[in-house]
Amino acid sequence: MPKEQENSLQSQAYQYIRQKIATCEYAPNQMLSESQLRDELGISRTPVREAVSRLVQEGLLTVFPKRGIVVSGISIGDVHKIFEVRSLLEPYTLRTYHNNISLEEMKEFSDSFHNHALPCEDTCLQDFYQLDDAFHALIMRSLENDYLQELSARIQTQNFRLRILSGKTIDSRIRDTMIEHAQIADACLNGEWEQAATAMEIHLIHSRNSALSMLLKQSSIAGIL
Amino acid sequence: MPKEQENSLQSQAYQYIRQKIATCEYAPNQMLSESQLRDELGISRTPVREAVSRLVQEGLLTVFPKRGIVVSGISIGDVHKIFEVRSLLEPYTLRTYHNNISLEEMKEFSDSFHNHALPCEDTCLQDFYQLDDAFHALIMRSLENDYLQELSARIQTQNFRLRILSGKTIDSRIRDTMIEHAQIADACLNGEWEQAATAMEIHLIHSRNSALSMLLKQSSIAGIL
DNA sequence: ATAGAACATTATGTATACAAGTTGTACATA
DNA sequence: TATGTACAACTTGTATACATAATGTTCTAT
Repeated sequence: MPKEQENSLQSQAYQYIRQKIATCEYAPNQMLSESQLRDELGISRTPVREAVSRLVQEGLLTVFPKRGIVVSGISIGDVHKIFEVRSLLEPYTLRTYHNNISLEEMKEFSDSFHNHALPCEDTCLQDFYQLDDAFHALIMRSLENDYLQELSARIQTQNFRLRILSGKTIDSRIRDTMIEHAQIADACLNGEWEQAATAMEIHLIHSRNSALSMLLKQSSIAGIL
Repeated sequence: MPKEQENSLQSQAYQYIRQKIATCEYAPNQMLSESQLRDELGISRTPVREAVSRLVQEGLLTVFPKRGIVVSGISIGDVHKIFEVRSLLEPYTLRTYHNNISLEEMKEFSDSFHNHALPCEDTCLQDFYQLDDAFHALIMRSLENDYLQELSARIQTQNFRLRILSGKTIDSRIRDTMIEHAQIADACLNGEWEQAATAMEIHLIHSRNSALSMLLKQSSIAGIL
């Protein structure tokens, strides 16, 4: 029987670089080079190049021949694209694949959204982000179509980067997110899937607007983006 | 100013192999090897490996370490996945991006659908396929979102392969396709975009069912798929 | 001081050498 | 004959050497 191993150096390099990009440790528009990555990972150029090639295809890197490698930026237009895809996929998933969603897990999320206190400081803020991601991931995990699943994974990475670039979320948006998530989760628990999908659509519009305004404020401070 | 060249050996190899897969000259489940591709292309392993890596990511190839490379198959489940994505993207594109669609070109397609005679033999059948592809491509080209555009491109390749594997389309389905295309095109020309989108949804269901039955018949003849 | 050419540096693109695992075959052995 | 073992012939994974192009620097000439 065939087995596809994924502990190769190429795969390790891919995971490593991808993580650095996702967390913006490799910042948008930052220049990289194969030799730098090679030294950092302690391996040869070949697996590094293969990892870079994969990330280029995912849109996270761009290679300029003989010039270098640059981490893809996230612009206002990208925010629209990211949320357009989310708005297409996430309500669709609720409407079409809700039978695959674990109601037990959904119940736990519902409780968290109802009971969660306002985040205090950095640690709590990270908890909030993680809760947010896990909630949407729970829903998207029910998607059975590989093509859409893969697209969703790409978007989740971009969304992760976007949040880091946007800066600290304001408390009011956190509170609203909790409320909107609770509405979605409760609709799911009641089997009101169409209602859940509609609530998701509204939630994503609000999230997008919040991200846009935060990114605009951030970029006006930083000068350019 | 940065320029991304795409005339590299790696890119040529990618185009070449991808074409061979799309036309099923490299048949589904066929085994390949780097050395074979290297000889066939007359280049070294490195650009071949990079091309293969890209195609693995696109789902057209699978590499089994130390064992070889296999061309991805298309199963009944894949047909459902392909048409699920099409059913999600194409009506959405009509509803959302119709302002980007060239009505002049749409008019030409409409005329073709109304006037096109039934295909006679192989050459005419190829014309029909090309017309079909071009029509859907015209619509999908209006999509502005890179993520969705790329997904659509992947799906178009799979659809191309699927048609080859399915065997010769029966005349009645060709006639129906012409009619359904004409309805979509005319609705577009009348600015009835919601109607066009609905007609597209129906058309895709019919196309999927036709593809499924043809593939079933084909696979029952061929034994396995 | 400034402009331009030669050059050193560094980048990726490509080719090749070597490492390591898988598979099938031939052969020895019971 | 059947079976297991050693080995030869593949495969891809990884490292490295070389080719080529872009860039910044330095030195020279005006």
